[in-house]
Amino acid sequence: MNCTTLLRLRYYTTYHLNQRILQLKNASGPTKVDDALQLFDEMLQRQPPPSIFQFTKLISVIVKMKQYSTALMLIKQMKLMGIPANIYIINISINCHCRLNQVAYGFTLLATIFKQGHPPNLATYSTLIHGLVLADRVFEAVELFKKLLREKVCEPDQITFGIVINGLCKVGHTSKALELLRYMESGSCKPDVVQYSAVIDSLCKDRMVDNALELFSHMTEKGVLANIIAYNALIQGLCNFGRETEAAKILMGMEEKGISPGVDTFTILVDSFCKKGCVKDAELAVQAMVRRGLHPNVITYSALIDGYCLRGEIEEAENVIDRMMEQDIVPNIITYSILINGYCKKKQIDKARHLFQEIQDKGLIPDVITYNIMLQGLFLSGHPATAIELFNKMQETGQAPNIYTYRILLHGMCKNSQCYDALALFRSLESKELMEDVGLYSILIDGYSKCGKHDLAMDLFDELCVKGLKPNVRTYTVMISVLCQQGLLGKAKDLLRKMDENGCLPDSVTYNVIVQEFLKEKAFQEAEILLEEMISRGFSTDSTTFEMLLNQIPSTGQDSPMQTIIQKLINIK
DNA sequence: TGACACCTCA
Repeated sequence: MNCTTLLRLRYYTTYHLNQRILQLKNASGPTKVDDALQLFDEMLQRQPPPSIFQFTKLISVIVKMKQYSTALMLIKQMKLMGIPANIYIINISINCHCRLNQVAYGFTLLATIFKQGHPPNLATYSTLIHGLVLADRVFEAVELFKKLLREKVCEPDQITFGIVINGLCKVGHTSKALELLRYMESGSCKPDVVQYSAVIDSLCKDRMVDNALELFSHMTEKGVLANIIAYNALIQGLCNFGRETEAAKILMGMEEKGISPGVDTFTILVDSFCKKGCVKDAELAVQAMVRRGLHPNVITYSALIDGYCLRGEIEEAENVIDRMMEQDIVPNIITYSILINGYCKKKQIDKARHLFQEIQDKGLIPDVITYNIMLQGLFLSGHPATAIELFNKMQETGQAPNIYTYRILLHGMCKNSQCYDALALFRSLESKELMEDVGLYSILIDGYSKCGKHDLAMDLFDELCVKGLKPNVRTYTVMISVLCQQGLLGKAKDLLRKMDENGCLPDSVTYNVIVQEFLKEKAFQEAEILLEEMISRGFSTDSTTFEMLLNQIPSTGQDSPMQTIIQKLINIK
């Protein structure tokens, strides 16, 4: 064999190998990891061994599959075979350790490579910063980032900035993220649509949708073209605050700009309309997407089913399943869970149980949420014994109960006059997460107070405080109600003030509970103060409170403050 | 895409 032939052969095998790695990268299926491992073994045995580039590529594929321990093992094997690591391999290695919650080890590697004379590059630092973010150590991530800038270690790129911006958004420091975005604008590494979208999304989650809209137009003015991700974030943000009409306008606006909304964009709208109870509008959105040649998927239809169920229109929900079948869209466990939930809420427990069985016969495996839905349904329909049976069965089938399961269980038991059993079950729990769950405490306090055991309810409240747990709105509301039932209105009011001081704002339920009690006691002045306060905080009365107020008109006279309050309430409604 | 606990019982 002459030299040219040898080169050609080498070129051919390299090309062939690259093709196989590429195929693997785009493959999907259960054997993907095994195939990758097999290829790796094959590569190790080759003589001469393939280049480090190919090993790097293959290991990257494995990292993309989130098989971090495997990737690390392979890197170790390469080392044993005498294939020297390069900075790429080292960076991959650091990344894997970070993903496995071992940032500290990542930093150890950094020290090692320094010693070995491999200079770390920007990717090394970005990986470590990302590692800190993943470990919720965002503050340290920012510090490291600042250090890079300050000491001019290397020039951060969009990826580095993106990691830090995402980290800041993740911990709710959106304004800091925004600052960093401005900093980028002023420097040479300009932000692109990805960094803008992250901040837009974060602003939406902070309820600052208008600021998000502003940033969106600012981005456009800067000449950065919005993509579908930015639009979806904005549309989702608007929908979350009931601004579906604006969201729909944005959607149409994006089409005018030549960016086609996707199935998921429309699905955000469909879901939002459904949650609002406007299934008609949701159906219109479905029609609009179909007109554009987009096919609603299982998520879209599941949202619709939920919408119909929420309105109690079970038959319509069932029809959606048929519509899906006609289009060969296979309902999944979530779709069925939503429908089962619909049945349960309508107390059609037999239908729920039937469907629950039917899907299992089809081979679908109910998950925790499906079981939770069924449990709640059984309790609601007055079948506590069957519920307990199912609770045992779910554990036998390997579905571990979660915190929701226990809340449903304890609540169901209390409602079915099994308070003592509920407490006994609670006492038998061994997980810290469950023992320290204020939700479970609230349920038990509520349960005990409703069966007249006020002193036990109070004891439980003291217990959770002694444990150092923070009561939430519901806990406080339940306790306020307990105090009122014992005629301790003054103490109830003290607790209302105390929750405020503890940074737990009362909600409309809290106010309605306490106002009603004051009205019952004809303590109108107190009631007035609280009503003014609740109105100023943007809450309104429920129908019962409002009716009670109207009944006071004859006894309070024409120009009483109560009249003014009633007028205000009418204006709100 | 799906699940939980606070009010309204005359």
